Amino acid sequence: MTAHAPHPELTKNQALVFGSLSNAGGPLTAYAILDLLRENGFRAPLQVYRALDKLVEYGMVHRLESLNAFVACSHKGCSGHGTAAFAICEKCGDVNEFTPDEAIGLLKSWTESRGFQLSRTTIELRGTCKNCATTN
Amino acid sequence: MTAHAPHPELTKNQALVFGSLSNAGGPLTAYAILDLLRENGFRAPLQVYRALDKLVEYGMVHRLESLNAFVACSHKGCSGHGTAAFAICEKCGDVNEFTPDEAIGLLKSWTESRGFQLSRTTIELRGTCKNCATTN
DNA sequence: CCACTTGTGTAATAATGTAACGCCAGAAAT
DNA sequence: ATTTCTGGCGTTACATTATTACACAAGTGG
Repeated sequence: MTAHAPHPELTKNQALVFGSLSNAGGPLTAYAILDLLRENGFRAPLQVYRALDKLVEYGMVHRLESLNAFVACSHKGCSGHGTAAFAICEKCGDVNEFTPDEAIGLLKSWTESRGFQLSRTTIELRGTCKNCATTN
Repeated sequence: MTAHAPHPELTKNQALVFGSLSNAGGPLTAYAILDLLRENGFRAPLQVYRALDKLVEYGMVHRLESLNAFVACSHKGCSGHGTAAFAICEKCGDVNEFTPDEAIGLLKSWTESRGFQLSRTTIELRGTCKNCATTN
């Protein structure tokens, strides 16, 4: 379950970045966030990346490796939880976060049996969501 | 098991790129491949990316999303197989490909139960391999 | 011959991510 | 209460990764 300690107060920049992501309701690239926050005084990518680093560390934001994008954790007021997986619709861009504990347990036992010390797990499923498949 | 049809003859560029990757015995970025192949007349990234696209399509090469890198499939003379997962050591860079059919089955049933049509699965485990953990 | 497809070569550019610098504010050390 | 340390911040410049656009060549099938 990897419960995190409740994360500290967010700094102004972290709060702005987290706000953008929460508000978007879907994944955003770092540069998309930057553009959204220019009116709030953001000038450079590093301001975004630094905030994202912390937010990911706190478990409030996930990075989607196959999109080079970031998404707010779908758990309201999330203060951390187990490894997440993501189903990503390639038609509409919708992202569905879930927690496949059983599958993760199997992966974890594979690593343990080989003495591999697991630090981070990425599971991303690409395809077409139900809505897009039927709406066609 | 998603058996592929035996892939067609490789073009010259595809063979060169696949050769680099096989020879490397580990992941390479597209630009690393480009540098290796300059002496063979490669001039531009697109030559590498185009070959990689095909090789990935044929199942002979995998893309590691969390590294923005590519690796030859570890199955000798691979002509395709089920979804692969990768254990990536962050100390030594070693990558271990495996096929966690059970875990993938669980993920697949999650998608099926939701009408999500799965097209591609990314599973990447980051951590420290046994050797690096003990050698310390 | 013509249309079509696939692979190719090249140049230019876009998109994503980092390094290096210095500044400032708050904690904490006695 | 100055010093020292830390974390966050702002800025510039740069590095890395990936794509768009255009033109050509060879093969295939009508």
